[in-house]
Order: sequence, then structure tokens, then C-alpha cells
Amino acid sequence: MSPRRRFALHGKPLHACAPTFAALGDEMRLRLIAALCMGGAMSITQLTSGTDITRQAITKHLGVLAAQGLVRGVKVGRERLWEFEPAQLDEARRSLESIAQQWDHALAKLKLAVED
Amino acid sequence: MSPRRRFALHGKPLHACAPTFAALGDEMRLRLIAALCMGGAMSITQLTSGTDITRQAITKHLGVLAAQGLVRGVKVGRERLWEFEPAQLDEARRSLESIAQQWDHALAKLKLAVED
DNA sequence: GTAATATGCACCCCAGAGGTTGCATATGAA
DNA sequence: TTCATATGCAACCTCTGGGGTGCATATTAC
Repeated sequence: MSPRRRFALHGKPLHACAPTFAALGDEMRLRLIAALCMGGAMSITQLTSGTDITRQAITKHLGVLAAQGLVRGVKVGRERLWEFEPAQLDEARRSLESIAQQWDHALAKLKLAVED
Repeated sequence: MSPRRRFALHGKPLHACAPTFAALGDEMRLRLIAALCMGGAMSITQLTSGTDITRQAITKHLGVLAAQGLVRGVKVGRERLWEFEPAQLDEARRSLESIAQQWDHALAKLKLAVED
């Protein structure tokens, strides 16, 4: 084991997750993920209906999500179906857990030092 | 139970977590959280040393994190000590878990429908 | 073949984020 | 008191992100 333990013992360093969090840091994009998660694969037109922004804006949001591997679009016929891709989201979840664990560890160490 | 189940059965709707994710969506801010998490409470000057940006920039980043309740600053003497605040981060973690669970549920339902 | 649908592409616009500099203020040290 | 340290505040700059419009292209429907 390395002498000085850092974060993210498994996987990339946590600050590498910043782009993923940034992609999740938009209300509309979270809604898109939610829709794809519940409704299965959907086309851009389907995703646009029910929102108050244009299809182009939705397209850009999907592009941002796809750039981080959070969704994937497959062309079928004249439409492109977008589906949720859970891998990166799990990675982000694990990195949050890594921080929480590190914090708990630091607290425990502090408590030991105080009681010592 | 409501007829149509939505996300975030416990807590706020998931899209309400967007500001928290946005706050986490910056490499420098993730580094700050990591530093506070491992090193305990630190002053701005301490947090600035080792980075290549100015103290003011660090101050703004801490402001963003504090606005989402991810860190908290307490004035002691002539310096202000910043410390990590795990509550909001746990909330974000739970919302990611909520999405993952919803996804698993949707997959299971789909599998059932196929086998039916 | 022609029309309607679904999407892609290229710009344009503007507010806000990230960063800097300069100066003011508060507090510990000598 | 006087100086050095730690931070706060405000103005300014630049660039990107979210959103929009217009037009081109590809497919399906008739």
C-alpha cells in the first residue's frame, strides 16, 4: 500500500469525475435521464414533447450526456433512439461513496486522537 | 401510493439535485472537498497554497460549495476555517442510487414482459 | 415521385462562470 | 502603536454553456 493514501482507491482519481458531475448538473438533463430511465429508449422528438425548449436544445443536452457516456444513441430508420447507460452513473456514485468513506475514516481517526 | 410512481420516493425530486451536481462539476472544487475531507478544517490561505490560481478564485469556489451546503466556514480569529459538510453529498449519493434502482426496476419489468 | 417527418449542421446571441487585480478591513504580533 | 497577515469586496475580462433560427439531408408514407 502506498505510504499516503489518496481518494478513489479503485478507479480514477475523484477529480476526474468532474465532467460527469457537470453533465448531471443541469435540471433538464436530469429530467432527460429520468425519462429515459423510466420510459426506455426514446427519440429526440418524443423527448422534446412536453418540454418548453426546442428540439435543438434537447439535442445539445443529449450530446453533453453522450459525451460523458451517460446515454447512447442508436440510429434506427429515420430516427435516433436514445437510451440510458448506467455505467458512468455508477462510477459517479462510487466516487461519492469514496468521499463519504474517507470522511468517516477521518472522523474516526479524529475521535481516536481526542480520546487518546 | 400514487398511481404513477416517480423518482426520489424519499426526499426531493431528483432534478432538484442539479445545483449540487453542478457544484461538484468542477475539478478544483472536487480537489477542495478532497482536501477538507482528508486534512480537516483549513483556511483559505492553506487551501490556496499548492494550487496555481489566486486566493480570490478559491474564495469563489468555496462560496459555490457553501451555497449548496457542501462546506461550511467558521470565523476564528482573523482567519476563516472551512470544513466539509457531508449531508448534501449524501443526498446527492442517494439520488444517484434512486436513478440506478429505477433503472434496475425498469430492466426487470422489461425482462418479465419479454419472457411473458 | 412527392410530401411529410425526423434529424443534423452551422451560425448567432447573451448571461453567467471562472479568473484576475486592486484596494479596504480586521486581527494577531512585536 | 505599528506592521504583517488573512480575508472581504468590487470592478473587470474572457470564454463557455444554454438556448434559438434557418436551412440541408435522410426516410417513411401516400
